[in-house]
Amino acid sequence: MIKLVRGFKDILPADTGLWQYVEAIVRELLEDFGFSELRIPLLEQTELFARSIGGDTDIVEKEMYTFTDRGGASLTLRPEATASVVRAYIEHRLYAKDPVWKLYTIGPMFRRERPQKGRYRQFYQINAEVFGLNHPKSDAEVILVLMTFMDRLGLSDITLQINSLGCPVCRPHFKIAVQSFVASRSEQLCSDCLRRRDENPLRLFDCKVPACKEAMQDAPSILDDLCGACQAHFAEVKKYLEGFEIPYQINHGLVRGLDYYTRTTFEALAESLGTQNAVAGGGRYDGLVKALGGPDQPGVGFAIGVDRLMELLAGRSQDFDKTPHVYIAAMGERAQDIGFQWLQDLRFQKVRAEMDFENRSLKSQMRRADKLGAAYVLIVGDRELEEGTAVLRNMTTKEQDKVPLQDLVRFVVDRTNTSSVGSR
RNA sequence: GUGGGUGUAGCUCAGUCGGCAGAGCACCGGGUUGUGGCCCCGGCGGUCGAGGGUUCAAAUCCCUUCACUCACCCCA
Repeated sequence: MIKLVRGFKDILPADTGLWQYVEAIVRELLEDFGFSELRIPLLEQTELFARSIGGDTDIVEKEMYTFTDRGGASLTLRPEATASVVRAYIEHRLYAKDPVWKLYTIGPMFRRERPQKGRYRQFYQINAEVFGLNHPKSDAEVILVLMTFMDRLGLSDITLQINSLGCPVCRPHFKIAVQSFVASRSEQLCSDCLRRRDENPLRLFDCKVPACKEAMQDAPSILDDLCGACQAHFAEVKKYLEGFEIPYQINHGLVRGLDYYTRTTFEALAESLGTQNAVAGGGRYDGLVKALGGPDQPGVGFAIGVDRLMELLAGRSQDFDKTPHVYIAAMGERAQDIGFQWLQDLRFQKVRAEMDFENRSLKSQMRRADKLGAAYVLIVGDRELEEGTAVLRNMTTKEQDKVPLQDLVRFVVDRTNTSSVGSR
Protein backbone atom coordinates (compact mmCIF):
# COMPACT_ATOMS: atom_id res chain seq x y z
CA MET A 1 0.00 0.00 0.00
CA ILE A 2 1.23 3.47 -0.83
CA LYS A 3 1.17 5.61 2.26
CA LEU A 4 1.27 9.32 2.72
CA VAL A 5 4.60 11.06 3.01
CA ARG A 6 6.17 11.34 6.44
CA GLY A 7 5.10 14.45 8.28
CA PHE A 8 2.15 15.05 5.95
CA LYS A 9 -1.43 14.35 6.81
CA ASP A 10 -4.90 14.04 5.40
CA ILE A 11 -7.65 16.16 6.86
CA LEU A 12 -10.61 13.83 6.86
CA PRO A 13 -14.29 14.72 6.45
CA ALA A 14 -14.80 14.41 10.20
CA ASP A 15 -12.57 17.48 10.59
CA THR A 16 -13.02 19.56 7.46
CA GLY A 17 -16.21 21.13 8.81
CA LEU A 18 -14.21 22.64 11.64
CA TRP A 19 -11.51 23.85 9.25
CA GLN A 20 -14.12 25.53 7.09
CA TYR A 21 -15.65 27.14 10.14
CA VAL A 22 -12.33 28.53 11.36
CA GLU A 23 -11.50 29.89 7.94
CA ALA A 24 -14.89 31.53 7.64
CA ILE A 25 -14.45 33.24 11.01
CA VAL A 26 -11.03 34.60 10.19
CA ARG A 27 -11.98 35.77 6.71
CA GLU A 28 -14.92 37.73 8.02
CA LEU A 29 -12.85 39.29 10.79
CA LEU A 30 -9.96 40.25 8.54
CA GLU A 31 -12.21 41.71 5.88
CA ASP A 32 -13.94 43.80 8.56
CA PHE A 33 -10.54 45.17 9.51
CA GLY A 34 -9.79 46.13 5.92
CA PHE A 35 -7.69 43.18 4.83
CA SER A 36 -7.90 41.72 1.33
CA GLU A 37 -7.02 38.20 0.34
CA LEU A 38 -3.87 37.56 -1.63
CA ARG A 39 -3.27 34.16 -3.18
CA ILE A 40 0.35 33.34 -3.71
CA PRO A 41 2.09 30.29 -5.18
CA LEU A 42 3.47 27.43 -3.14
CA LEU A 43 6.71 27.55 -5.07
CA GLU A 44 9.22 30.39 -5.17
CA GLN A 45 12.79 30.90 -6.21
CA THR A 46 15.01 29.67 -3.44
CA GLU A 47 16.81 32.98 -3.21
CA LEU A 48 13.67 34.74 -1.99
CA PHE A 49 13.69 32.78 1.25
CA ALA A 50 17.44 32.82 1.66
CA ARG A 51 17.38 36.60 1.52
CA SER A 52 14.28 37.26 3.60
CA ILE A 53 14.35 34.65 6.36
CA GLY A 54 18.10 34.76 6.79
CA GLY A 55 20.77 32.44 5.48
CA ASP A 56 21.92 31.29 8.89
CA THR A 57 18.51 30.28 10.23
CA ASP A 58 17.55 26.65 10.72
CA ILE A 59 14.73 27.04 8.25
CA VAL A 60 17.00 27.95 5.38
CA GLU A 61 19.94 25.83 6.44
CA LYS A 62 18.23 22.49 6.79
CA GLU A 63 14.45 22.55 6.65
CA MET A 64 13.49 23.73 3.19
CA TYR A 65 12.18 21.54 0.41
CA THR A 66 14.51 22.77 -2.30
CA PHE A 67 15.03 21.21 -5.71
CA THR A 68 16.30 22.04 -9.15
CA ASP A 69 13.69 22.02 -11.88
CA ARG A 70 14.30 20.90 -15.42
CA GLY A 71 15.36 24.36 -16.49
CA GLY A 72 18.05 24.44 -13.83
CA ALA A 73 16.35 26.95 -11.52
CA SER A 74 16.53 26.37 -7.80
CA LEU A 75 12.99 26.34 -6.44
CA THR A 76 11.66 25.94 -2.91
CA LEU A 77 8.30 25.01 -1.43
CA ARG A 78 7.48 28.00 0.73
CA PRO A 79 8.43 27.53 4.39
CA GLU A 80 6.45 30.63 5.36
CA ALA A 81 4.29 33.21 3.66
CA THR A 82 5.62 36.66 4.45
CA ALA A 83 8.45 36.50 1.94
CA SER A 84 6.02 35.70 -0.87
CA VAL A 85 3.60 38.39 0.19
CA VAL A 86 6.39 40.96 0.19
CA ARG A 87 7.60 39.71 -3.17
CA ALA A 88 4.12 40.17 -4.64
CA TYR A 89 3.77 43.61 -3.03
CA ILE A 90 6.98 44.67 -4.73
CA GLU A 91 6.61 42.82 -8.02
CA HIS A 92 3.15 44.20 -8.79
CA ARG A 93 4.13 47.63 -7.49
CA LEU A 94 1.17 47.69 -5.17
CA TYR A 95 2.94 50.43 -3.20
CA ALA A 96 2.68 52.76 -6.19
CA LYS A 97 -1.09 52.60 -6.17
CA ASP A 98 -1.23 53.15 -2.42
CA PRO A 99 1.59 52.58 0.07
CA VAL A 100 -0.79 51.10 2.62
CA TRP A 101 -1.91 47.53 2.02
CA LYS A 102 -3.48 45.03 4.36
CA LEU A 103 -3.23 41.54 2.96
CA TYR A 104 -4.02 38.07 4.19
CA THR A 105 -3.38 34.63 2.84
CA ILE A 106 -4.32 31.14 3.99
CA GLY A 107 -2.58 27.97 2.96
CA PRO A 108 0.02 25.31 3.50
CA MET A 109 3.71 25.83 4.30
CA PHE A 110 6.47 23.24 4.10
CA ARG A 111 9.37 22.58 6.41
CA ARG A 112 11.29 19.37 6.65
CA GLU A 113 11.36 19.01 10.42
CA ARG A 114 10.99 15.91 12.51
CA PRO A 115 7.24 15.45 12.93
CA GLN A 116 5.83 15.93 16.38
CA LYS A 117 2.59 16.78 18.09
CA GLY A 118 1.29 19.97 16.49
CA ARG A 119 4.12 20.05 14.01
CA TYR A 120 3.92 18.72 10.49
CA ARG A 121 6.03 19.02 7.39
CA GLN A 122 3.06 20.47 5.56
CA PHE A 123 1.33 22.76 7.97
CA TYR A 124 -1.24 25.48 7.53
CA GLN A 125 -0.98 29.14 8.32
CA ILE A 126 -3.25 32.12 8.29
CA ASN A 127 -1.09 35.13 7.51
CA ALA A 128 -1.97 38.80 7.85
CA GLU A 129 0.42 41.54 6.80
CA VAL A 130 0.19 45.33 6.86
CA PHE A 131 2.46 47.43 4.67
CA GLY A 132 3.15 51.14 4.72
CA LEU A 133 2.27 51.92 8.33
CA ASN A 134 4.93 52.39 10.96
CA HIS A 135 2.74 53.93 13.65
CA PRO A 136 2.49 51.86 16.85
CA LYS A 137 -1.27 51.96 16.39
CA SER A 138 -0.70 49.57 13.53
CA ASP A 139 1.16 47.09 15.75
CA ALA A 140 -1.62 47.26 18.32
CA GLU A 141 -4.30 46.86 15.68
CA VAL A 142 -2.70 43.74 14.26
CA ILE A 143 -2.49 42.22 17.73
CA LEU A 144 -6.10 43.20 18.34
CA VAL A 145 -7.18 41.30 15.25
CA LEU A 146 -5.27 38.23 16.36
CA MET A 147 -6.63 38.21 19.89
CA THR A 148 -10.15 38.94 18.69
CA PHE A 149 -9.91 35.93 16.43
CA MET A 150 -8.92 33.72 19.36
CA ASP A 151 -11.78 35.17 21.33
CA ARG A 152 -14.32 34.47 18.60
CA LEU A 153 -13.23 30.87 18.54
CA GLY A 154 -13.92 30.72 22.25
CA LEU A 155 -10.28 30.27 23.15
CA SER A 156 -9.83 32.06 26.44
CA ASP A 157 -6.67 30.47 27.82
CA ILE A 158 -4.39 32.18 25.33
CA THR A 159 -1.63 34.34 26.71
CA LEU A 160 -0.02 37.10 24.73
CA GLN A 161 3.67 37.76 25.09
CA ILE A 162 5.30 40.82 23.59
CA ASN A 163 8.79 42.14 23.23
CA SER A 164 10.78 44.63 21.21
CA LEU A 165 13.85 43.60 19.29
CA GLY A 166 14.94 47.14 18.60
CA CYS A 167 16.14 48.31 15.25
CA PRO A 168 19.43 48.39 13.32
CA VAL A 169 20.45 51.34 15.49
CA CYS A 170 20.13 49.68 18.90
CA ARG A 171 20.34 45.95 18.30
CA PRO A 172 24.05 45.64 17.46
CA HIS A 173 24.88 47.33 20.73
CA PHE A 174 22.71 44.87 22.62
CA LYS A 175 24.23 41.83 20.94
CA ILE A 176 27.62 42.91 22.16
CA ALA A 177 26.22 43.46 25.66
CA VAL A 178 24.87 39.91 25.73
CA GLN A 179 28.09 38.43 24.49
CA SER A 180 30.12 40.19 27.14
CA PHE A 181 27.60 39.11 29.78
CA VAL A 182 27.95 35.42 28.97
CA ALA A 183 31.67 35.60 28.43
CA SER A 184 32.22 35.00 32.14
CA ARG A 185 29.70 32.16 32.28
CA SER A 186 30.72 30.08 29.32
CA GLU A 187 31.25 26.97 31.42
CA GLN A 188 27.57 26.99 32.46
CA LEU A 189 26.25 27.00 28.92
CA CYS A 190 25.35 24.00 26.81
CA SER A 191 27.17 23.40 23.54
CA ASP A 192 24.28 24.80 21.52
CA CYS A 193 24.36 28.02 23.45
CA LEU A 194 28.10 28.37 22.96
CA ARG A 195 27.54 28.16 19.25
CA ARG A 196 24.65 30.63 19.43
CA ARG A 197 26.75 33.07 21.42
CA ASP A 198 28.80 33.78 18.34
CA GLU A 199 26.23 33.38 15.61
CA ASN A 200 23.07 34.86 17.06
CA PRO A 201 23.33 35.89 20.71
CA LEU A 202 19.63 36.73 20.93
CA ARG A 203 18.96 33.00 20.73
CA LEU A 204 20.58 32.49 24.12
CA PHE A 205 17.32 33.60 25.69
CA ASP A 206 15.48 30.70 24.10
CA CYS A 207 17.38 27.78 25.61
CA LYS A 208 15.39 25.46 27.87
CA VAL A 209 18.34 23.75 29.51
CA PRO A 210 18.04 24.57 33.24
CA ALA A 211 21.68 25.55 33.62
CA CYS A 212 21.44 27.94 30.68
CA LYS A 213 18.21 29.40 32.00
CA GLU A 214 19.89 30.05 35.32
CA ALA A 215 22.91 31.56 33.66
CA MET A 216 20.67 33.90 31.70
CA GLN A 217 18.68 34.90 34.77
CA ASP A 218 20.38 38.24 35.23
CA ALA A 219 21.23 38.81 31.59
CA PRO A 220 20.74 42.30 30.26
CA SER A 221 17.34 42.97 28.76
CA ILE A 222 17.09 44.35 25.28
CA LEU A 223 14.34 46.57 26.58
CA ASP A 224 16.94 48.51 28.58
CA ASP A 225 19.06 48.97 25.51
CA LEU A 226 16.45 50.28 23.07
CA CYS A 227 17.15 53.56 21.38
CA GLY A 228 14.83 56.45 22.14
CA ALA A 229 12.66 55.92 19.09
CA CYS A 230 12.21 52.21 19.72
CA GLN A 231 11.49 52.81 23.39
CA ALA A 232 8.76 55.30 22.53
CA HIS A 233 7.31 52.95 19.93
CA PHE A 234 7.12 50.05 22.37
CA ALA A 235 5.55 52.24 25.06
CA GLU A 236 2.86 53.34 22.63
CA VAL A 237 2.09 49.78 21.58
CA LYS A 238 1.60 48.80 25.21
CA LYS A 239 -0.59 51.83 25.80
CA TYR A 240 -2.94 50.92 22.97
CA LEU A 241 -3.10 47.29 24.06
CA GLU A 242 -4.14 48.47 27.49
CA GLY A 243 -6.72 50.67 25.81
CA PHE A 244 -8.11 47.55 24.10
CA GLU A 245 -7.95 45.74 27.44
CA ILE A 246 -5.75 43.07 25.98
CA PRO A 247 -3.66 41.50 28.75
CA TYR A 248 -0.05 40.85 27.87
CA GLN A 249 3.19 39.66 29.38
CA ILE A 250 6.50 41.23 28.50
CA ASN A 251 9.04 38.57 27.68
CA HIS A 252 12.38 40.09 26.86
CA GLY A 253 13.57 36.64 25.87
CA LEU A 254 10.99 36.39 23.11
CA VAL A 255 13.19 36.17 20.06
CA ARG A 256 11.60 35.31 16.77
CA GLY A 257 13.31 32.74 14.64
CA LEU A 258 13.31 34.76 11.47
CA ASP A 259 15.90 37.44 10.92
CA TYR A 260 13.69 40.10 9.44
CA TYR A 261 11.85 41.17 12.57
CA THR A 262 12.40 44.61 14.08
CA ARG A 263 10.88 46.34 17.07
CA THR A 264 7.61 44.72 18.17
CA THR A 265 7.42 40.95 18.30
CA PHE A 266 4.65 38.91 19.84
CA GLU A 267 3.49 35.37 20.33
CA ALA A 268 0.18 33.83 21.33
CA LEU A 269 0.70 30.84 23.60
CA ALA A 270 -1.64 28.07 24.69
CA GLU A 271 -0.27 26.18 27.66
CA SER A 272 -2.57 23.25 27.04
CA LEU A 273 -0.66 22.48 23.85
CA GLY A 274 2.35 21.46 25.91
CA THR A 275 5.71 21.97 24.36
CA GLN A 276 4.54 23.12 20.94
CA ASN A 277 2.57 25.89 22.56
CA ALA A 278 3.05 28.78 20.14
CA VAL A 279 -0.21 29.04 18.25
CA ALA A 280 0.56 32.34 16.55
CA GLY A 281 3.50 34.65 16.21
CA GLY A 282 4.39 37.84 14.49
CA GLY A 283 5.91 41.23 14.65
CA ARG A 284 7.23 44.20 12.79
CA TYR A 285 9.66 43.93 9.90
CA ASP A 286 10.46 47.43 8.78
CA GLY A 287 13.53 46.58 6.75
CA LEU A 288 12.26 43.60 4.80
CA VAL A 289 10.56 45.29 1.86
CA LYS A 290 13.63 47.32 1.09
CA ALA A 291 15.94 44.36 1.61
CA LEU A 292 14.00 42.49 -1.08
CA GLY A 293 14.44 45.32 -3.56
CA GLY A 294 11.30 47.31 -2.88
CA PRO A 295 10.74 50.79 -1.54
CA ASP A 296 11.54 51.61 2.08
CA GLN A 297 8.13 50.67 3.43
CA PRO A 298 7.51 49.26 6.89
CA GLY A 299 5.54 46.11 7.60
CA VAL A 300 3.90 44.31 10.48
CA GLY A 301 2.00 41.04 10.57
CA PHE A 302 1.41 37.65 12.11
CA ALA A 303 1.05 33.99 11.28
CA ILE A 304 -1.40 31.66 12.95
CA GLY A 305 -0.58 27.95 13.10
CA VAL A 306 -3.86 26.44 12.07
CA ASP A 307 -2.89 22.86 12.93
CA ARG A 308 -2.24 23.87 16.53
CA LEU A 309 -5.44 25.85 16.58
CA MET A 310 -7.23 22.66 15.61
CA GLU A 311 -5.62 20.85 18.53
CA LEU A 312 -7.16 23.45 20.80
CA LEU A 313 -10.53 23.09 19.11
CA ALA A 314 -10.40 19.29 19.03
CA GLY A 315 -13.63 17.74 20.13
CA ARG A 316 -15.84 20.28 18.45
CA SER A 317 -15.82 18.42 15.16
CA GLN A 318 -19.10 16.70 15.79
CA ASP A 319 -20.81 20.09 15.76
CA PHE A 320 -20.21 20.14 12.04
CA ASP A 321 -21.37 16.66 11.12
CA LYS A 322 -23.53 16.64 8.07
CA THR A 323 -26.50 14.47 8.86
CA PRO A 324 -29.16 13.76 6.27
CA HIS A 325 -32.66 15.03 6.90
CA VAL A 326 -34.32 12.18 5.09
CA TYR A 327 -33.30 8.61 4.49
CA ILE A 328 -35.19 6.81 1.77
CA ALA A 329 -35.72 3.15 2.54
CA ALA A 330 -36.82 1.60 -0.72
CA MET A 331 -37.60 -2.09 -1.09
CA GLY A 332 -38.02 -3.70 -4.44
CA GLU A 333 -36.84 -2.73 -7.91
CA ARG A 334 -39.70 -0.35 -8.65
CA ALA A 335 -39.43 1.38 -5.30
CA GLN A 336 -35.69 1.71 -5.75
CA ASP A 337 -36.18 3.48 -9.09
CA ILE A 338 -38.87 5.81 -7.81
CA GLY A 339 -36.92 6.51 -4.66
CA PHE A 340 -33.87 7.34 -6.73
CA GLN A 341 -35.83 10.06 -8.49
CA TRP A 342 -37.20 11.43 -5.18
CA LEU A 343 -33.70 11.45 -3.83
CA GLN A 344 -32.55 13.90 -6.48
CA ASP A 345 -35.76 15.97 -6.28
CA LEU A 346 -35.31 16.42 -2.54
CA ARG A 347 -31.72 17.48 -2.97
CA PHE A 348 -32.68 20.10 -5.53
CA GLN A 349 -35.11 21.38 -2.89
CA LYS A 350 -32.21 21.71 -0.41
CA VAL A 351 -33.26 18.73 1.65
CA ARG A 352 -30.28 16.55 2.45
CA ALA A 353 -31.33 13.06 1.51
CA GLU A 354 -29.66 9.67 1.30
CA MET A 355 -30.70 6.18 0.28
CA ASP A 356 -29.25 2.73 -0.11
CA PHE A 357 -28.89 1.62 -3.72
CA GLU A 358 -28.70 -2.02 -2.73
CA ASN A 359 -32.10 -3.54 -2.17
CA ARG A 360 -31.47 -4.40 1.48
CA SER A 361 -33.80 -5.51 4.19
CA LEU A 362 -35.82 -2.82 5.93
CA LYS A 363 -34.13 -3.66 9.18
CA SER A 364 -30.76 -3.00 7.63
CA GLN A 365 -31.91 0.25 6.08
CA MET A 366 -33.47 1.47 9.31
CA ARG A 367 -30.28 0.70 11.11
CA ARG A 368 -28.28 2.69 8.61
CA ALA A 369 -30.70 5.63 8.77
CA ASP A 370 -30.27 5.63 12.52
CA LYS A 371 -26.53 5.49 12.28
CA LEU A 372 -26.40 8.41 9.86
CA GLY A 373 -28.62 10.39 12.22
CA ALA A 374 -31.42 10.92 9.73
CA ALA A 375 -34.36 12.87 11.09
CA TYR A 376 -36.89 11.12 8.88
CA VAL A 377 -37.13 7.85 7.05
CA LEU A 378 -39.23 7.57 3.95
CA ILE A 379 -40.38 4.00 3.60
CA VAL A 380 -41.59 2.75 0.26
CA GLY A 381 -42.14 -0.74 -1.07
CA ASP A 382 -44.60 -2.79 -3.07
CA ARG A 383 -47.38 -2.36 -0.51
CA GLU A 384 -47.09 1.44 -0.56
CA LEU A 385 -46.83 1.60 -4.34
CA GLU A 386 -50.07 -0.36 -4.67
CA GLU A 387 -51.81 1.98 -2.23
CA GLY A 388 -50.27 5.03 -3.93
CA THR A 389 -48.65 6.16 -0.71
CA ALA A 390 -45.35 6.14 1.13
CA VAL A 391 -44.67 6.29 4.86
CA LEU A 392 -42.74 9.20 6.36
CA ARG A 393 -41.48 8.30 9.81
CA ASN A 394 -40.03 10.77 12.29
CA MET A 395 -37.08 8.99 13.83
CA THR A 396 -37.32 10.86 17.10
CA THR A 397 -41.05 10.89 17.83
CA LYS A 398 -41.78 7.74 15.82
CA GLU A 399 -44.85 9.45 14.35
CA GLN A 400 -45.72 8.26 10.87
CA ASP A 401 -47.62 9.84 8.00
CA LYS A 402 -49.03 8.16 4.96
CA VAL A 403 -48.20 10.48 2.09
CA PRO A 404 -49.74 10.27 -1.40
CA LEU A 405 -47.10 9.65 -4.03
CA GLN A 406 -48.11 12.64 -6.18
CA ASP A 407 -47.49 15.17 -3.41
CA LEU A 408 -44.64 13.31 -1.83
CA VAL A 409 -41.67 15.54 -2.54
CA ARG A 410 -43.53 18.71 -1.66
CA PHE A 411 -44.85 17.15 1.55
CA VAL A 412 -41.42 16.03 2.63
CA VAL A 413 -39.90 19.42 1.86
CA ASP A 414 -42.60 21.18 3.91
CA ARG A 415 -42.25 18.79 6.80
CA THR A 416 -38.49 18.99 7.04
CA ASN A 417 -38.47 22.78 6.69
CA THR A 418 -40.85 23.30 9.59
CA SER A 419 -39.03 20.93 11.91
CA SER A 420 -36.12 22.03 14.03
CA VAL A 421 -33.85 19.83 12.00
CA GLY A 422 -34.44 21.77 8.83
CA SER A 423 -33.13 25.00 10.25
CA ARG A 424 -30.02 23.85 12.02
C1' G B 1 20.15 15.39 13.05
C1' U B 2 19.70 12.96 18.56
C1' G B 3 16.99 9.98 22.26
C1' G B 4 12.54 7.14 24.41
C1' G B 5 7.90 4.46 23.41
C1' U B 6 4.74 1.68 20.02
C1' G B 7 3.67 -1.52 15.48
C1' U B 8 -1.36 -8.12 15.68
C1' A B 9 -8.65 -7.69 11.72
C1' G B 10 -11.58 -1.33 9.31
C1' C B 11 -11.09 0.64 14.94
C1' U B 12 -9.47 -0.37 20.29
C1' C B 13 -6.44 -4.01 21.94
C1' A B 14 -5.30 -9.42 24.30
C1' G B 15 -1.89 -13.24 22.92
C1' U B 16 1.55 -16.83 29.27
C1' C B 17 7.41 -20.76 28.84
C1' G B 18 8.42 -20.55 21.24
C1' G B 19 3.39 -25.04 19.94
C1' C B 20 -3.38 -24.35 15.08
C1' A B 21 -4.25 -16.21 14.86
C1' G B 22 -7.95 -14.16 19.32
C1' A B 23 -11.79 -10.70 21.80
C1' G B 24 -14.83 -6.36 21.84
C1' C B 25 -16.65 -2.65 18.58
C1' A B 26 -17.97 -1.91 13.41
C1' C B 27 -19.97 -4.28 8.97
C1' C B 28 -23.37 -8.24 6.59
C1' G B 29 -27.26 -11.98 7.41
C1' G B 30 -30.81 -14.36 10.56
C1' G B 31 -34.00 -14.78 15.08
C1' U B 32 -38.84 -10.99 13.96
C1' U B 33 -43.80 -12.08 6.29
C1' G B 34 -42.15 -4.92 6.12
C1' U B 35 -40.51 -0.64 10.96
C1' G B 36 -34.06 1.69 14.04
C1' G B 37 -31.55 1.75 18.98
C1' C B 38 -31.66 -3.45 23.38
C1' C B 39 -30.90 -8.87 23.27
C1' C B 40 -29.49 -13.76 21.03
C1' C B 41 -27.26 -16.72 16.93
C1' G B 42 -24.27 -16.92 12.64
C1' G B 43 -21.01 -14.76 8.90
C1' C B 44 -17.25 -11.55 6.56
C1' G B 45 -12.58 -9.81 7.83
C1' G B 46 -5.03 -11.17 8.93
C1' U B 47 1.79 -10.38 4.50
C1' C B 48 1.13 -10.48 13.19
C1' G B 49 4.96 -3.24 9.75
C1' A B 50 8.98 -5.27 6.27
C1' G B 51 13.52 -8.27 5.36
C1' G B 52 16.87 -11.80 7.22
C1' G B 53 18.60 -15.32 11.13
C1' U B 54 18.04 -19.33 15.14
C1' U B 55 14.58 -23.63 15.61
C1' C B 56 11.15 -29.66 14.19
C1' A B 57 8.16 -25.19 15.07
C1' A B 58 8.54 -17.76 15.62
C1' A B 59 3.34 -12.72 16.61
C1' U B 60 6.78 -14.50 20.60
C1' C B 61 14.04 -15.11 20.61
C1' C B 62 18.29 -12.42 17.70
C1' C B 63 19.92 -8.84 13.75
C1' U B 64 18.61 -5.14 10.20
C1' U B 65 15.12 -1.80 8.39
C1' C B 66 10.63 1.13 7.87
C1' A B 67 6.56 3.66 9.87
C1' C B 68 3.91 6.00 13.73
C1' U B 69 4.38 8.63 18.25
C1' C B 70 6.55 11.61 22.27
C1' A B 71 10.64 14.62 23.61
C1' C B 72 15.31 17.42 22.26
C1' C B 73 16.53 20.99 18.42
C1' C B 74 13.67 24.63 15.88
C1' C B 75 9.20 26.95 14.91
C1' A B 76 3.35 28.46 13.94
